[in-house]
Amino acid sequence: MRYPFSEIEFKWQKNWEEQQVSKTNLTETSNKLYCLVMFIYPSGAKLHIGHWYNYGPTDSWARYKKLKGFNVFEPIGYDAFGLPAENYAIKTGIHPYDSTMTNIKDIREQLKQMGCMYDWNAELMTCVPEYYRWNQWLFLQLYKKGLAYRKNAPVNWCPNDKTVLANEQVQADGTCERCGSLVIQKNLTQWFFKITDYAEELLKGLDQINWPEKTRLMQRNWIGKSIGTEVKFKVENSSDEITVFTTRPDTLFGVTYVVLAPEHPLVAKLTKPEFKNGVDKYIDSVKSLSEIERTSTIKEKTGVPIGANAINPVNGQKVPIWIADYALLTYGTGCVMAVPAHDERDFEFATKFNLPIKKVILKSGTKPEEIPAEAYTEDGIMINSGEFNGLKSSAGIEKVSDYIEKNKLGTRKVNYRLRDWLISRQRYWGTPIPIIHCPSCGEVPVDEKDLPVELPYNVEFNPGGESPLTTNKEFINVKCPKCGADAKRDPDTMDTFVDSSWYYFRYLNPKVDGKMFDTSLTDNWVPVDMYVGGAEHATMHLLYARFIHKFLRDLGYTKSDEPFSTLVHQGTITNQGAKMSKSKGNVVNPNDFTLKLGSDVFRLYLMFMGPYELGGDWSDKGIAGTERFVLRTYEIFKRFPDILLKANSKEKFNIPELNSEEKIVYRKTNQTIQKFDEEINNFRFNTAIASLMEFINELLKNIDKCSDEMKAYALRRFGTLLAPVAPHLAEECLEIIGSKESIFGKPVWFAPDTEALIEDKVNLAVQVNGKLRATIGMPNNSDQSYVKEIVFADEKIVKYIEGKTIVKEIFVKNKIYNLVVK
RNA sequence: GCCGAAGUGGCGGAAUUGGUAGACGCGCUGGACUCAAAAUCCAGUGGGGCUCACACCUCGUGCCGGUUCGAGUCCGGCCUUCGGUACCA
Repeated sequence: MRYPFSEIEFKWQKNWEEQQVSKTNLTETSNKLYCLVMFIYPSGAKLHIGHWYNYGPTDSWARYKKLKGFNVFEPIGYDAFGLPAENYAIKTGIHPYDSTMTNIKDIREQLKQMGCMYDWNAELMTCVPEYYRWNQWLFLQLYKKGLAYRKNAPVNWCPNDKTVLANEQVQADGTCERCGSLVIQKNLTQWFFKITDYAEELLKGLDQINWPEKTRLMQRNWIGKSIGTEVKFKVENSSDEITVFTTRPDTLFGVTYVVLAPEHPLVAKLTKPEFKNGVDKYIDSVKSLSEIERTSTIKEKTGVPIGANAINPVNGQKVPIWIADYALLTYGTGCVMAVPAHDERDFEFATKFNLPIKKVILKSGTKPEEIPAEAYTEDGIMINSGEFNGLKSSAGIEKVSDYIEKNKLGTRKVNYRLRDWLISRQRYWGTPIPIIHCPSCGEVPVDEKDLPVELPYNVEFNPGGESPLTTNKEFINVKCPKCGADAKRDPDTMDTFVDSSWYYFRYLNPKVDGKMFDTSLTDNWVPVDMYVGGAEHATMHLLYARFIHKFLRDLGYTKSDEPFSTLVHQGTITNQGAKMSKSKGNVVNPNDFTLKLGSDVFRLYLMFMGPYELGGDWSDKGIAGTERFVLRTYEIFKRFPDILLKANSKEKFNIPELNSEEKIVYRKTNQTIQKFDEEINNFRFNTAIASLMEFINELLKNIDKCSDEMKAYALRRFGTLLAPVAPHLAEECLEIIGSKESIFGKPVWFAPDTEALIEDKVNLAVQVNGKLRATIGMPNNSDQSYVKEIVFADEKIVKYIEGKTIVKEIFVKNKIYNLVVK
């Protein structure tokens, strides 16, 4: 290959490092731009196509912003704790610390070869005590506010990874987000962060951030706000009450039975002796089902009556109490009022068990006495509802709720689907939870001055269901800080999503000692202006980080409400339709291309493949195209060495004075500046690069007939536009034509000459009855009367309108002339 | 089931507010260079028709309908693929 990429890339990477062009002056904040990619998980797989696809184009965007005059901060780091390193240790015996450090070393080298302008002074990794002690500190702050707490609850357990998982880490099909094994339910005592306290704010904040609509919607659905009313039902011959939650108080008169979740504490108390046998049997049968089986919507609903009756507070009607697995203990009150006529699930259940169906909402166009074939869940007019008859549903919801509250039968309530974040993990390679369990004092938080609780090196990795930390006696056995008695440390570690919930603060000064992060810097630099990463984090990392950010704000550590002002998701690159993964054996190694073609060619190709947000299936078929583009670019610059020094530099040309080739080149140069800027600014890299290809095509055709001034003008601009997307190549090209220093050391960008954007000739489409019949060249901005004359003289058009009546003429300047004829 | 995104040549993909569909690139075909090949350069390239040829005609953006002088773009109804979600009362 005639383009010596390896020398050129080495040369400029060295130059950038020596000149420190990627080091950000953090004290200059008036034009600050914090551009961040999701940090990298240092697994044995090293850098793969997905990383390149995330980092390369984002770096191009950041470089573009830098050339435009922004003070860009672009850091990178390592999400270094986590399961895969530990699983690797179990398999190979290599300690997670050792494998992680080796991987980081390799990955750092690979990242440098990409040629991104990362500020290496800001590099961080989460697996060192200087970092993770602040996870522990954060935990203690949450604990103090009651937002970190321990409870026994049914939780998700991954039998393969031998740890519990948060709700967000279980996929729709009930499998583990990390390893794909089927997750089971266990009752365990675990640590939770009370993210639900922030549910409303997390929901509202979505309106103020510039995120993809899709992602905001996913978070909205995940938070799942629902507005309704809790209603108390008295139990016949009992002092107990059953509280149900409903979003449809207007259907309260239609209740024909009440359902409790099988695990509900009232079940044992309320079950009549003669029903006990059936109820116990039923509860057993429910327990034996997996979560997926149980919550499957396809499965037929099951349930049994418990023999007791509830009393409908609005009409005094006695209705039977059932238990059924479609009532979930974890949502609302765990009790449901069943209105079969107006709820699909209740309808299905009532039909199966022959329970009465009572219509209380009239669908318009139907009669009250008609027997419904299915539940009617929309709005209608209330019937069979006493004093509320005749009200519309929407009004009924309010009126019935008013009535309930006035008569102390219940209260309005907002429920969220969001559950608290389960953060303990029965694994080794993570942040130890800073709690000591004392037989007499209970759970005792580690004193802040005793942080970090260091993760010991020596443990047994595969203790079979127990946390590995229990195998290190020195670690686990401590004295209670309160009473001095023998006590034990909490053996669990934190979910690694805790690490990633605040790392963007730490980047500004990862070496800062004595505090989580340096607020003198973060106050000016956070929020992150541009955050780029995969959409798969929509309801995990991106939700957790927003929560922790708001918590830190409430403690006074940041002034901003949101961590990431603008978010962009790169698409996923698949291979033969499947996600790339080691287990599937379809991972494409970027080195195969970078070693052969250079990093600029590879970066250009990734950007040129298609829309960034879409990703797509991997194919190297078109890479020859970007390779040729790079070659042609390099060669055209080589033809004009030092042209910048030889020619008088001009910033603007007078178009009428130019010859026809110069006109073409001048126009194309400025049109490309305009187009490229617009496209790359919006992450449309594919069309940005296409515009550069068009540009060089015109240059190659016309440059020999241009003056030296025009050559210098066009080539300088071409090199500049090229710089964000092919940084090494562009630096070299600019140097060839006489540039003396790195463009990134001294940023330059050009504004287009607006006069050059206008073509003096345009092709106008002439249509007859909407069909294209001719295209006619016209001076730019010709008016209708002028165009009309030419159109009506055109023989092709005359052919179509001869002998016909012209009904209408439509003229759009510079675009079309449409004749409607009969 | 529900929510969201997407369906355009042989392929990846372009097309402001509705205004010449197929930019740019791959591939392919022909030509130049070469002993030959690769590389490179030049020309052509949506389907069909017609012509010696230039031209011209016609059909074409998942399917069916609609609005409009004009629809890839707007509206209604489907189909397919991919994400998210899963009885949330």
